[in-house]
Amino acid sequence: MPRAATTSDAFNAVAEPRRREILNFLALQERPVGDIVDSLNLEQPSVSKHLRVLRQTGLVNVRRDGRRMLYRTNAEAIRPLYEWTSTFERFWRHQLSRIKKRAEAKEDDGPESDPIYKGE
Amino acid sequence: MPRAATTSDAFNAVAEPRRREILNFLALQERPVGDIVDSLNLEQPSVSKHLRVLRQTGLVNVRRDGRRMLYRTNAEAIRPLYEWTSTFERFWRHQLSRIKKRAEAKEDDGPESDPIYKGE
DNA sequence: ATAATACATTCCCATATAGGAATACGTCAA
DNA sequence: TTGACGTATTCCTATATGGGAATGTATTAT
Repeated sequence: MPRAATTSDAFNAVAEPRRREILNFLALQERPVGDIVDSLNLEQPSVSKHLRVLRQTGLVNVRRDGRRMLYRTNAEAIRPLYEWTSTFERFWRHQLSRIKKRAEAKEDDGPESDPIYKGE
Repeated sequence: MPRAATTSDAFNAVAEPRRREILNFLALQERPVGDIVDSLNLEQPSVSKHLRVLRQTGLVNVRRDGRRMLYRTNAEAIRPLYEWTSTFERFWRHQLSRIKKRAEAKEDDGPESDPIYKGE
């Protein structure tokens, strides 16, 4: 089974950085596609394709205005993400003190070099 | 360009539902791989592969205990996700009142049927 | 040593991109 | 009507899966 479709849910949809930028941009007020193209320096077809994914996952709303399409972020659809991540809030508060001790001693960079096995 | 690697960042890593379940399971206390296999009803190789992605993105920490590997969620790595979603919190609070009016009237289901063009 | 246990990795494959280029569609202006 | 404008879609392609099956590796037990 391949990776789930980007349209399967908000989690998959926002995994793409450009789509997050678009959502940021459209949060304050509705905007036509052309504004997104100009502001984010993306090709128009690319923006339209991202918007399609965002539409299908309910992350944006659209409205026609003459020949323009006005998009706007639907914050409500981001809520599930917020709520899932919130459940971990208490953990990072707890871990901070413990982790810092080791971090200051080891001064490691990056998450993991992935050396589980010693063998080559 | 294909989709970004699941290991490119936390956003991509948690897009997979099973990985979120694993993170939930490992949040309270460290657990050996076998426990995850049993609890989530997944194949062992599958779990190991998901854990690899989670390790590479820093979402879990590992520690060897004899022949077992003890994994635990590193909540700190989930923080960027929490913070990004938090920036939308004020928007859904605002939108709630406005949206509800329409929702109660239209009683629409699903996000979008995607009928932008009328032509066939 | 040898076997058993607990994990990790590799191989194979169907599927879903994301970007680039080209093109189709819907609406308004002249 | 015809043309221009603003968007959306299609076609093409390289790439990254995620699951299943088989196998490799590290560690402890006998």
